[in-house]
Amino acid sequence: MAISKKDEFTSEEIWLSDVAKALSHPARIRILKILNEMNSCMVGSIVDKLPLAQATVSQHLKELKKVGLIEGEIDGPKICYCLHSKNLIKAKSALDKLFTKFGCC
Amino acid sequence: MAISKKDEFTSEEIWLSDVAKALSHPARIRILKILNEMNSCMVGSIVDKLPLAQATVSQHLKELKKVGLIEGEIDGPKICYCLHSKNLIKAKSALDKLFTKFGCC
DNA sequence: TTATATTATCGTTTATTTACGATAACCAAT
DNA sequence: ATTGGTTATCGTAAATAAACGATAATATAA
Repeated sequence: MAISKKDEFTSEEIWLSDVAKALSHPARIRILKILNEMNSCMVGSIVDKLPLAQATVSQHLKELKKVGLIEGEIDGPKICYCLHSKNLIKAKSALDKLFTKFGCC
Repeated sequence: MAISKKDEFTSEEIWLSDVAKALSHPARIRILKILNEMNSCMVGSIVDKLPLAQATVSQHLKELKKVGLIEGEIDGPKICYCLHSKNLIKAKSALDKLFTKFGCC
């Protein structure tokens, strides 16, 4: 993309855009919903519920984890992914704050 | 990206992910803030406030317009961009609805 | 109608994203 | 130690995104 100009913006703007990027694929939105609805949250179950290969799902999970919207803890040979409540609240607040700036919302 | 699997998801999920994608660059978040603060909203003024070339800003505006977060109306030789309140409300609601699903928010 | 100002689009380059198969790494049993 | 189940990573291909200069398109003013 040529040279990125991202560092010309505030860290708040960058963080918010990173959160938005994490939400910018329907599979990742679906994954968040799945994690919310399931008690069991191992990767295999998520893969079964998505029309994507295991490697692809793993990549999506990695991106959600990167911005902190989910976390994974080791559970024997499996890995249990869950929503990261604290960061979800933080993200929601930041989005609220942005939209509230706009008179309309 | 190989063949896209986006159409395997609901239209709600796709729309939400499109809105998120529109917000997934700090320049576009900044543009929304600028449009909210300025009464005059011609492209030139926006370009002056960003560390990006005119062509690049025009591209970002196009993407924001594509998902309906802003709209542009012709004003003589200029074009006046403004926030699209109705769609911003819709976007905020959809995001709220998503986060509210999660017990934490 | 010719110039001036404003914005969009074109063409191009580089980077990132999406998607997958194949393989590696990991852990718990046997 | 070896096997079996689980997940991450590697390598790769194709698509999209980001950025810009140059140019086209548009509309007003002269």
